[in-house]
Amino acid sequence: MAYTVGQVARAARVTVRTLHHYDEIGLLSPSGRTAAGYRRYDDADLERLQLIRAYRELGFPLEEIAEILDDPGGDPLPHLRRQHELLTGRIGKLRDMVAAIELAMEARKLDIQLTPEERFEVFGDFDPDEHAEEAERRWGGTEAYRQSTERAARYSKEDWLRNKAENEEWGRRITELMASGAPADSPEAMALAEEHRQLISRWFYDCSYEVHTGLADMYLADPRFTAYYEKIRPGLAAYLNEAIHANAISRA
Amino acid sequence: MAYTVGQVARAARVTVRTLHHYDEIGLLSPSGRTAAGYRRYDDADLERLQLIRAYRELGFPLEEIAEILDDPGGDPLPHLRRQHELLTGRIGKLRDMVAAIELAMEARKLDIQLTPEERFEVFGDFDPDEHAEEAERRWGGTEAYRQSTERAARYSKEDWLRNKAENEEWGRRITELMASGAPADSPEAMALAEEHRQLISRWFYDCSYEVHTGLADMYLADPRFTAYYEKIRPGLAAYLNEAIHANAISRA
DNA sequence: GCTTGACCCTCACGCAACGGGAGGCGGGAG
DNA sequence: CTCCCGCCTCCCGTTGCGTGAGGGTCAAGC
Repeated sequence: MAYTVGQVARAARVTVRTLHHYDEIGLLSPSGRTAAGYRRYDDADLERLQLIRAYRELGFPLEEIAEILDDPGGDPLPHLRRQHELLTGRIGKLRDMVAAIELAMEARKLDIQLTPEERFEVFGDFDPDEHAEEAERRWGGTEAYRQSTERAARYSKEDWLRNKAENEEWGRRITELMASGAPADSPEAMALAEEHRQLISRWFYDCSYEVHTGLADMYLADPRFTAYYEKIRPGLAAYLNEAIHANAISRA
Repeated sequence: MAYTVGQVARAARVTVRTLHHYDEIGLLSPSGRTAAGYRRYDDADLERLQLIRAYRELGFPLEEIAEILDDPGGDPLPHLRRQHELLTGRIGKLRDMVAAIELAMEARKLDIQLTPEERFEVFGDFDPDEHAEEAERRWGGTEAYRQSTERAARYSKEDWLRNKAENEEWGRRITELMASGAPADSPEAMALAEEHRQLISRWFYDCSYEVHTGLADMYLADPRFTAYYEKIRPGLAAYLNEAIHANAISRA
């Protein structure tokens, strides 16, 4: 069977202009033309259009759809995966926004001033994009990084807020301990180091003692991380570093 | 507090260009400029930007956002509430899309594994470790995959054969029905579509109506899958697709 | 005081994925 | 033979920015 543009358009619930467009870019060219130049679509064309609309509804750009469809017997899996990542990424962003909105509502009720960071993030005070890029460069392709992003994508705003709360609670306790003058290799400090390790394991990735000490060294080596801990309390980065090492040695 | 474009851009995770654009169209003009012409944003600007980004993420066109924000001139709380609702709704939609993609990936896996009869028979003798490794490499990381393998790991060869038998029984019945001339939106066809959904849910992963229609579309979209059904009976893929849609609509 | 390098500025063109109109043939029903 | 609807090909418009080009500004370090 052969169909005109208008018939195809009505059947597939798209406009004629859309079909013209698909023809122009070579995504879907009618199998033939009449003597007068009218486009003639056949059943195979209709089938292809079905595919196109299905992929489009999943959010694929036309160019990528063309790649998928024109690679006969080719594997659409990489494309599907890529799209999957894009979508989960977007979901993550939306969740951050929901959290930010909730925070804004809360602040409104309590008449609290929000810092710009609070306004746009639930997290601490580093730029998450910068952080993601940094993380990618440092740990990209590592198992821990994969785990971390995978889990992060699944967390709800409540999860994030709970995470933040746990983090802050831990921060308060180690600050107190340090202020009390307890040495970094005291049992109490080591216990808090251990808690820190488990916090990471629970929220982000399996954190072995070895990985943990590596992380501890980075807290001293990387000014950005150092600043994070130093801002909580001067000397905390070094204190935590020592406590983590002591803890790791004692468990070995 | 006053901020430069760059600072605002980093905080809100947008590009400087975007802020320039918002300024150009009058959606968000900085509250002031320095002597040198640098844009200066204050806290009120940031608040407005937060609302803008949230509405944008929801798919509102910028012009409409301007109308919404400039109209009441009052309390942002209703905005926040509204956005919260819309955002969570949008997250749901995106999750459906992700589910559909996971299904598409799953469909390929099932197609590859289950279509050839011998492979099905051999499945029980397969080295499970080797198989798991291979599958992990190809499909790792999706929820549907996780569920599917989790259940599959517990299935015995008898289970697989029973699955196969159920599948074939269902296939016989829908072939008969289709041969009888019953329309795809008849109660009988819808009942078989529903059975199909429950078959999937029982054997592989939770299959909601949304996910089911997504799967149905992939039956038409993916040639390999289409071939599977077309081999049972020509036209069955389209028939089943329609029946699944009809069934999903009637249950909504 | 001078040089860097990281910002900032304003044009201004480019992009996807079509929408919509102008101006002009084709074709089948009456 | 006429009508009007449907088809054709340009071709410009839209949205929400990306991405330079080309050039000023500002704080830091020498």
